[in-house]
Amino acid sequence: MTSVCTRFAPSPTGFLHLGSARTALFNWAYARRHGGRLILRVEDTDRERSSPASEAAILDGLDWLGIDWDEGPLRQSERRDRHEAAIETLLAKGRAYRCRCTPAEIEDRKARAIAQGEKWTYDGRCRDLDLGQDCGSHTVRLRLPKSGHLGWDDLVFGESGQDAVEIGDRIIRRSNGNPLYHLAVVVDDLDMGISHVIRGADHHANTPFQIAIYRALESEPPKFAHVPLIVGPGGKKLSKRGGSVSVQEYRSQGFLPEAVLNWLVRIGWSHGDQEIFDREDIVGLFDLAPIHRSSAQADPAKLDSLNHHYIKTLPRAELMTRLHPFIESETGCPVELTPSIEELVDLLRDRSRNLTEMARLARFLTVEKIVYEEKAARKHLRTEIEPALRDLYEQLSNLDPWQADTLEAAFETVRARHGDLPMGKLAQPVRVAITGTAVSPGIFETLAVLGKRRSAARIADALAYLRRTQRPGV
RNA sequence: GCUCCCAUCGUCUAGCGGUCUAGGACGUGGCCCUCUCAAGGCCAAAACACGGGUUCGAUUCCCGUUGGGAGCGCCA
Repeated sequence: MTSVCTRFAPSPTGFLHLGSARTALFNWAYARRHGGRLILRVEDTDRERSSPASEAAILDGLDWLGIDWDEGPLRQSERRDRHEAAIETLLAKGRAYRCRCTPAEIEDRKARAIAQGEKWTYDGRCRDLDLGQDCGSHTVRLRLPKSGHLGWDDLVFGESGQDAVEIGDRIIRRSNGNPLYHLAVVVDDLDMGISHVIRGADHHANTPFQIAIYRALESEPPKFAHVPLIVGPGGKKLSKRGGSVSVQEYRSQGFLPEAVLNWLVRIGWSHGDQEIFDREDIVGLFDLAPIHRSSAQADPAKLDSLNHHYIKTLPRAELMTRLHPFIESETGCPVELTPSIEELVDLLRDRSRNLTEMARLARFLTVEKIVYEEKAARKHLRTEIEPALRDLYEQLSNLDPWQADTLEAAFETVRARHGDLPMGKLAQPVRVAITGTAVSPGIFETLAVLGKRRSAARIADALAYLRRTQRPGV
């Protein structure tokens, strides 16, 4: 068994796309699983569309996901010499030839062939002309055998391939001297000793031509594994319309990399009934054979659920680190993480599907001044509750120690003294008084976390509010 | 249009000829718990695209049909 070497080869023409991220993940997982190497190669030969900023964004996305590589980033643009040398070799050996046909001419002949109901591949007009480099503006075409099959055993799709005649002599060097993508990838993969090419299924149909290049170069092709594309809702192409398409967007929305990774690995791949895969699970269990051959939809609801799972299980210190920026953004100023915030965060884990939501629920603790939600105040801060609330205020003012069980006892006392007031009738007004909303963790825990001084002050504020608004009960 | 690929609940999937009254997860609905919201527990609805074969027996194998996807560049 030769050693495994995979590569992830994105074009730096945007952010890290969800589909690319999964391809990167599969390459990473396969390499790690087999103790192999992962090479990061940036395919930046399209100068028009490529940008350093985009390359940085892709690296940043991989980094966030925890997908690390062993070599690179290598840039395809810096390997131009190697590509040119390969073409010269091919030319010298007669495995490629110069072609003077212009795009217009080709277009013309192609249209004519199709009009006659024929299939078009390059008709070989220049194939045997033996044109030299002084033949004027020309491209270089790969000379394909007249017969024979260009096949391979795909690790996902199984036996695949096409007859050479179906493909025809295709261009490997443009008239401006630039090597074409197919030539460049093959040369790069060869030079870098790639053993397994794991890439999107959109390349499945390109592979026969690349196999032809390997053969012309008298080299053994690597193993290929084409992984089906991720599609959006309705099976349509993934687009911004159907949700987020870049991993950075998920990060800024408060998703954890663990969740995104778990989500991606389960799209088109499975291991029995297992749903939760942490990094170690992936490295220990990943395999190419179970990958499906059909494209799959990415379900945002599943990501929510996974994210919730990881929010519930992440070690506290780790969670705090991830949450911190979200808290500061929600609060609107720098916030120092205190023990009470940490305590609250533990109470919030069951209640938050993402970090944005969690920070919002923690807001009442991190800000000095709360504002009542209109609807909550209207429903729960009514004049009728004033006597009980005042009584509670007095009870709490003298409460010591200030903790959940003593708070509960105080509530019970007040309840009993006001006509066996249902707990909800007392708890909800207090909840609005201290959080401004009708939703929070258990009221005793919430008060405990907020502390005696701030809780009392907020209840006093609510009493003042009650007197001000004079909102009668129903 | 041509070539190739794919097809199990709404979604992701398990299944590799009998164990399938087709399993799990997410989502959805209901009930329980309950100071709110969650979490948790229990229950429910929900799929083998269609038609032919092969076989004693097909979700599983073969062929069509339909539906989806990819490729058909001097893009990557």
